[in-house]
Amino acid sequence: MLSKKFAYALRGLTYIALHGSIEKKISLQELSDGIDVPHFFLGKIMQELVRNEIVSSVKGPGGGFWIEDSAMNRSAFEILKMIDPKVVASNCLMGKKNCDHDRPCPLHAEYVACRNTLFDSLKETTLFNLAGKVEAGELFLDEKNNSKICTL
Amino acid sequence: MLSKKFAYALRGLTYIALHGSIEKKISLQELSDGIDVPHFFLGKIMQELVRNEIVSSVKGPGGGFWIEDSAMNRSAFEILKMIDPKVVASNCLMGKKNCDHDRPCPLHAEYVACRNTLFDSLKETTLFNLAGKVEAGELFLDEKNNSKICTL
DNA sequence: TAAATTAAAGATATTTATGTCTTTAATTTA
DNA sequence: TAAATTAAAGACATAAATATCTTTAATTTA
Repeated sequence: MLSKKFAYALRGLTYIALHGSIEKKISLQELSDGIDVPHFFLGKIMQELVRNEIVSSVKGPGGGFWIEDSAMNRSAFEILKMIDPKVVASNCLMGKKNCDHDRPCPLHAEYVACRNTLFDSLKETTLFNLAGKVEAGELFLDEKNNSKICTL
Repeated sequence: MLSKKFAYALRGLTYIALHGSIEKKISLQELSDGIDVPHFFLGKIMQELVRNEIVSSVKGPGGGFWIEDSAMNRSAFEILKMIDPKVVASNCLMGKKNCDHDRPCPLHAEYVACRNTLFDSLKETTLFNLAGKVEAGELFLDEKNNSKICTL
């Protein structure tokens, strides 16, 4: 796991992408229950995603969160940079100050290769993809029941 | 970076592997100066490595740390498991409780592939390798000077 | 043996990440 | 318009990681 913030953000976004829409907004209550994440902490994360226009929200009765179609193609990598910029920045396993191709630490090549592979995957994975994979039924977000139907 | 502890451990071990021996023990003072890491924090990390028999030490004047030949083939992965077991254990990017091949999260395959690649590299990299790479002169540990000769 | 040196151990402090609670603002509904 | 509902914002609390300091134990040297 890179951080809880990022993990919760991905779970929350997937839930909203899957179950929400402009007609069916997802309240923070439903969301934190649905993905089993601390209510208020998730609230803070959602605020950040709203500020960054990944998620839309309205207050008041019937209010909640949803994702506009235009935001459904934002990538998991964009979310990571937004939520956890330090993780993306810290590019040396050995904590060397300026670790790069020209003056690499002894593990530079291996670590860069690994990170690039992951980051490329995250760049290719959109919110639409995340929801689609869960909907396809082979993938799951939690363990609330044992059925093949994902409770998310 | 996985954690500062692991980063500092790798730097310290590489320094000792490169500059130390039973005849030339490395004091904590020399070590923390040499790799530019907080003295006492590094001390704690070294204690853990000594307890786990990666590093040998003696107290008193002329005392310090060194690595026995038999320990020079311990891998970076062993160090990671020892220093930071949680990092090795936390195997889901989305924080799903039981994320595995049978009930994967939507990013399971990608994340596992990335981690395995890195872990395999770390398993193949011994303390001997780390020192050797630095000694070969293409790789570096710090930026204390600009020469091609690694100050480590 | 006494003094000096060095790592080990333990206590404490600070910072960052994570988690919680309260108040405010926006919106809807009666 | 008043009451209810919900997210936003801000303050606060706790836990984990990182960092520091002090005391103790081992070893060497004079």
